[in-house]
Amino acid sequence: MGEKDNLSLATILADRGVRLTRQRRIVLDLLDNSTTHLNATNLLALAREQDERINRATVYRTVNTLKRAGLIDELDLLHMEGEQHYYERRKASDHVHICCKSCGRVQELETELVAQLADAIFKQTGFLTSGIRIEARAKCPDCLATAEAAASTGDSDHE
Amino acid sequence: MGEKDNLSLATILADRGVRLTRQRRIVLDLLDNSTTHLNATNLLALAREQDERINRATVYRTVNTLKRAGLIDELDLLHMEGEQHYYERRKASDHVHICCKSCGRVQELETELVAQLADAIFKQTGFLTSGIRIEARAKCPDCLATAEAAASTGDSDHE
DNA sequence: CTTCCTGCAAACCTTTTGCATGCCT
DNA sequence: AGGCATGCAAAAGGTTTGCAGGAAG
Repeated sequence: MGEKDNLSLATILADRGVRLTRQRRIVLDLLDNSTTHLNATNLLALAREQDERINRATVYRTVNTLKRAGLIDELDLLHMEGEQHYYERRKASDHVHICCKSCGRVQELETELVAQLADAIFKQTGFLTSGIRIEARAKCPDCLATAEAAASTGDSDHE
Repeated sequence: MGEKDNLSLATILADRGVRLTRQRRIVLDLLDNSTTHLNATNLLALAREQDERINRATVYRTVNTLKRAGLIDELDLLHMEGEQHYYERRKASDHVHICCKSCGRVQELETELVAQLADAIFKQTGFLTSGIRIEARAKCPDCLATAEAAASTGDSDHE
């Protein structure tokens, strides 16, 4: 497991006999190379920088293909910026998404606790897990510092 | 922490000086007493059994009030049945939601791993967590048994 | 009596779909 | 050449909002 992590989505799809169009290649590349989590709107905007003509429907259709193929996962990052869904390449193991409720920054964390969780789920409920989505609402170090500074000047730290 | 778990939502809101209308009481009671996870559609339908006149907008507005007050949490149960959001009373500690991808059954699990996760997040990233949403895609024991039976008769177990 | 909530309807936002055309293999 | 993907526009699904009237404190 995980030996294909460095293959591009395009390569993987080609191997599976999926037709690769100009539009799909653009979206796949974006998902391969993005460092942030992209939603459909972002994807469309970025894709249009490369091809003015590309349509919203194509972005959604491509993303759905990838979801069904198990190559990307869908997140909502706790709806901190609206109702859109975010997409990321599926990695070898599930990880935690930590969202700063003050500045919106999203940090990822890999920890063996996730695997332990899957084990505990099976042992305690009999449910066999095939994927876990974990999203934490949090305050990032920077925003914590800011809040502390504000507190020491008498301001209250409202959620 | 947790000493108010047995107070009704209505009581808590009243304590906070929130106006309690007939409509709100109905929605609050439903959220207090439901054993399953309710979405806006369910809530509206159930509320209408008690008061034919109650409107969708009122349900949404009540739910939003509760969300902002931190009294309920919003889930999407991995979008296994559409894009609606589900609501549940916030409990003393976060727990895991396990969704059977075959039959749709949702099981909850409390485990100290969740608190460990929050600790690990803080120690390893400096993000201070105030709530974690965990949703696992899984197969429940019944559906596992069914799949096994099917497999032994030659059927394949397709995701 | 005032404030805030409600119902209604329309708007809004995100995602999906039907259809005619165009492109990949 | 054939089949599948695309663009377009319209529809669908879910949630929010403006406004006039009504109920709660």
